[in-house]
Parts: sequence; C-alpha cells; structure tokens
Amino acid sequence: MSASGYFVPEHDFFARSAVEIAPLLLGARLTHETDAGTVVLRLTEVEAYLGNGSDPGSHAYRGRTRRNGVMFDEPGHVYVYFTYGMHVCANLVCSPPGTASAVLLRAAEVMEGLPLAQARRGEAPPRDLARGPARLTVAAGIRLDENGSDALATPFGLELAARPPAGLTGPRVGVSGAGGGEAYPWRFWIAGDPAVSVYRAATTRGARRLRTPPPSRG
DNA sequence: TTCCTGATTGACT
DNA sequence: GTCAATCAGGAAG
Repeated sequence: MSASGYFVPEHDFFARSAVEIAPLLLGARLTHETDAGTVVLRLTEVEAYLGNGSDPGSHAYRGRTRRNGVMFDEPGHVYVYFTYGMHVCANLVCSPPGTASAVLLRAAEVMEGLPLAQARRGEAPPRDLARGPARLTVAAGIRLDENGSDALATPFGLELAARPPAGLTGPRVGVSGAGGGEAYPWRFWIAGDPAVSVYRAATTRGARRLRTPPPSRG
C-alpha cells in the first residue's frame, strides 16, 4: 500500500463474488491509455451482476455466447460490450473462471486527462463527463476491441482506495424483468457524490409502441 | 429468417 | 416526461 492511500490489487482479488467486490471499487482510480493520451477516472458508481444462472439481469444468465465469453474467463479482465446499437459499456470480470460474474462501471469522475476527455465528450465539468456507463467509456476512450484486456496491465490500470468511501446500495438501473427492482439491490454508489448517474427505471419498447394507435377509419 | 428487446443517451415537448 | 437512434443476441416460426 502506498502513502497515497491507493493500492494495486492482484488478480486473485477479483476471484470472488461481484457483490463483494463492487463496493470495494468505489473511489478506485481507473487508468486508460491511448495514443491520444491518458485519462484517469475515480469510480463513483458500479453495479454487480452474478453468474451461474443466478441473476436474470446478467448477460451471462443464459450461458456463454460470443458476446459474453469474456465474463466466463479470467477475473480481473475487462468485459466490454455493445448495446442499443450505439453504446459501449465496460465491466470488470469477477469470480473464478467459469462463474461469469462482473461489475459494471456505471459512473466516474475525471481526475486526470480532462482536456482529452472533453475532446471526446464535449465541454462539460469533470463530474459530468463520465456520469453514465456509456459516457464513461467514451470519456476514457475504451473501445469495443479492448474486450478481454487485462484491467491491471497497459493500456489499463487500476488502483483501489485503501479506505473506500461510504457507499449506498439500491436497485440496478435499467434492468427490466426479474433481474430488476428491490430483489437485486446490487447498485453501489458513493453517498452524496455529484458524479453519480441519475436513476431511471427500465422502459420497454412495447409500452411505447402501444402509445401510437393505428390510424382510425372512423 | 424474422421479430423483439436491451446493463443508454440526448434531443425535444 | 416522452421518444428515436441503431445493431447484436435470443426466441419463435
């Protein structure tokens, strides 16, 4: 442990439940390096997703696919996925190989590399640049083709807070169906931190579609 | 093969 | 508050 109050974990650190690890990631420093420069984020909000078919909200619930394969591999690696046709989100893989649990990085504050993050995301205060899982990957410059990378090796880097800040828990954001709601209170965020995303309940396209009635012939 | 949904965001009313 | 954008995965036929 360094005098700065941060320490670099071993891969073994991640070989346990995502629910156990998620709160320990609050306040951690995540580094990502590209040709354009380096951005350092301070994690303010995460969500845990479990494997072994125990979590209906998890991508791994129905077993291994081409997309979620990294979740089933080595803990301490990065699972990056593409969603909604345009967004990229990043997770840290947890638990022993074959378990497929992970922690979604939902929000962070930009600590270093502010000009670079602003070049990617537009002018905004550091607290807003990475507030949201897809915003976070854009601000840090994390790309889909980095899926499966080691979170503890270049171009990534991770330093955990020796004393993680006080966190709160609640239902996961945007998770519909059985995996959502109070039954799975696996969202963790830093109490009172402005760089935490806004809670939105899950929405379904079907509900929207019903709002557009077919043309009447009356 | 077709159709629907989704661990989201930003623009618009 | 409401809704479109846009594509991969998964269920159903």
